Amino acid sequence: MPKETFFRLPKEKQQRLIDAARIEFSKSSLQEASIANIVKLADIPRGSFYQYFENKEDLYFYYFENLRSIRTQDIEACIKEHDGDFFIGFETYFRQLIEDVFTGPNVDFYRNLFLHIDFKATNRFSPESMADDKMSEYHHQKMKKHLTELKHLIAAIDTSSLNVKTERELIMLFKLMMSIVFASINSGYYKQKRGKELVVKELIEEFSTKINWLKNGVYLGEKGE
Amino acid sequence: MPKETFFRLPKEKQQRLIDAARIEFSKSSLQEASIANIVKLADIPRGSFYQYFENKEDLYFYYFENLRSIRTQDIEACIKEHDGDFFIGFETYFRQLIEDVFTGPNVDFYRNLFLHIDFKATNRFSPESMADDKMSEYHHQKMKKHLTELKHLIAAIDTSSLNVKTERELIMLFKLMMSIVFASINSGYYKQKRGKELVVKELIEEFSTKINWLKNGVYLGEKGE
DNA sequence: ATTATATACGACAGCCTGTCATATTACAAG
DNA sequence: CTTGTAATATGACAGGCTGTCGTATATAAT
Repeated sequence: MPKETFFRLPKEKQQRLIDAARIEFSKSSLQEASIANIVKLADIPRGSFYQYFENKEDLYFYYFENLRSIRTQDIEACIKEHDGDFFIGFETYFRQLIEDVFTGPNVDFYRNLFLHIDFKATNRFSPESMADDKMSEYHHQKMKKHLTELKHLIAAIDTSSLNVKTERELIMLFKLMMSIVFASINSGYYKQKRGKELVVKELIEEFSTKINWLKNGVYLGEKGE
Repeated sequence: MPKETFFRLPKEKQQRLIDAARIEFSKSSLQEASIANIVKLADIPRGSFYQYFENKEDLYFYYFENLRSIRTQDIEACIKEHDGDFFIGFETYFRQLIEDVFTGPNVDFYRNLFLHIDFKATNRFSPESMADDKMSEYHHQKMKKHLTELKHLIAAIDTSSLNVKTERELIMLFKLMMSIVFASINSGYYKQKRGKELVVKELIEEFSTKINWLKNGVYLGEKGE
């Protein structure tokens, strides 16, 4: 999280930093990017950077959360839009997400994000637990917020026609779905590039196939419990 | 891939490097680890390191592939063991994998691996495609080998009772399964630690639940096509 | 013995991070 | 308007790390 000082800065200076972040993190992954480059791009002295942010990651996730294309609330909205239908809701969400990720104004940023993000960071999207010891107070708060949002989302799901017995299972199902979403996006970056639209179309089809498996089962024949 | 020189080295010296890799990569993630540390541990001059390996990653993946706990062949064996049953085969595989990862001699290495590996590197387990331009000849070969192994594995699956129409869909299903495996392992690192055995037990149960969803569908009631 | 080839070695250029002492500005209180 | 305090700005710097390169040494072949 940016420090107080950053938010007290004139908007124009803040924007310079955000622009620099976009440029640098579109060109390089979080790992490859350097503060040296960012301060050069934003034309601020190196010392100042550390007055605004803890480190590279701090700026990165601030930038990322400002785009906020992966929001629990968005998923929740999609599910509510379809009367609590978990699967239809998620397909709707996936369609808009994939569109943004592959054809929106931040394609390059997303490319680096999804190719290089590690599993641990995945928890910034769907929090696993609060068990991590070395977590800053800020992160602790963030996690708490995420968990609240998650509970909220969970509550919006109509479970009457789902084979899900407990809330714990429902959360498992949600996380399973999220991992399918991430894997699906990722596979998009490896498709032969005949044009973004085709890739998007193919991804949506494949996602549907997967969701259908999950909905109705991969086994043929009668459903037995 | 290590350079020729490395393989011509006396076994003892090779071992020193492998040991150093284990120590360093158990203490730090690939990202945090440093060659400086490794050469200090192995007691070889820095210059020599570059005579044996391209870089840090080179040693890392050499070490990793020497453990080889995640092998297409292992999965194939498990599936064959159960007469081509994809799901039973995978559950068997998962059980032995999770055991190795959480209680085997390389727990710390695996911890860093699974928490910090990025999605792109995931392709070293289940290759996505050959489309990556900036791929070395070596990697190209590796990918080809992986793909061959994958085809082989795919052929061992009995699809007669699966709702899978094409080979392409079968590969999709396999990859879906792999992403569930990774996500499952990962979630293990966030569980309250009441002891490894309990975590392993819980993970296996959760994996079963997920597989059951995938087998029979999350939707209740009659199965419709 | 001589020469070519493979290996060993550590100094070094170049890059990066996070900090710190110092300079500058903003602002409140007298 | 002046003075003191807190906030902000700034770039030099210590300490690390990577990959390379010139030189030294060993090995083998003739």
